[in-house]
Amino acid sequence: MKKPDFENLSRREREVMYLVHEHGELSAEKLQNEIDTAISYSGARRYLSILEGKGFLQMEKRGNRYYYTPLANSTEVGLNLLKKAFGAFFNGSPTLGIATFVKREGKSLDKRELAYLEKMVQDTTEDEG
Amino acid sequence: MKKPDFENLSRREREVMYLVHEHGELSAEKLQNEIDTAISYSGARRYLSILEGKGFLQMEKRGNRYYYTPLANSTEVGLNLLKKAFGAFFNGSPTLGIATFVKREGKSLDKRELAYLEKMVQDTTEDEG
DNA sequence: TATCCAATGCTGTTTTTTCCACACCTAAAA
DNA sequence: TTTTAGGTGTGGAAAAAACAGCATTGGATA
Repeated sequence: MKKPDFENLSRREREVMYLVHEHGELSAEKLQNEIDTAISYSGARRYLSILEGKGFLQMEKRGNRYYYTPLANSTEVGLNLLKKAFGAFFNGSPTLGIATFVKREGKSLDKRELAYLEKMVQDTTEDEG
Repeated sequence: MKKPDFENLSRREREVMYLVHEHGELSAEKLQNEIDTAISYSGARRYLSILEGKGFLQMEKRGNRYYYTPLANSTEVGLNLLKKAFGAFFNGSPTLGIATFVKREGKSLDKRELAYLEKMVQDTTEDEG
């Protein structure tokens, strides 16, 4: 099983995949509205269709609209991207990457979420014992 | 100032940029060896040159070799990529992304680094007070 | 039936990708 | 000094891929 990533997709295809993951699902119309760089309605439909053909998306009919959802699990794709980011930009050290992020963005993070994260890290540390 | 990312680069260009960041610097020869999908020596030189022309890389001569280094700060690019990953694959929640990562990969992380991270999170939490 | 939407054939344009070939530079060898 | 070898930049050309959107067909629904 190949790990899911978008590196072999074209620029446009990748752009669409990110959006579909971000939104959970997208119709052609919604895609056209959400995408940053303008695309025609026909083009939006086209790309959804291409990605469905390539096995990245699946479609579901609801009413008389089609909604496209990612086939790969978002978490898996996300984790791979994180690993890649740590590998390329943080000297291969996830901890460094995370610490840098927390240091930089910590102020804007939700307090409760931070507490959860803290506990999570503690637990992991202890498990090592 | 535009935030540095590689979204507008072509597939090949982005591939090269990741490698240069990962290695800190690359010569054409090294690039040819390190890159996943085969490229000719001439092609490797070409892409380094293109990226230098676009202002993504700078070159430095050492001996009779040229070494290319990223112009943008790796940390900045990395942080942007992390944000993007959190946005697209973790419901916009950095904390969720990080917690998921730690939960999944924690076992393989360096103990000392984890301790550092824990302290970092604690400090951030306390600052909030 | 009329309308809405999806699929897709088709066509044309633009971008990407590739790498040869040539000119240059520098350092070392002859 | 001249030659040779290893490295570089880049013009150029061709092929492949990506991109875009019109126009038509067809299914479903109101």
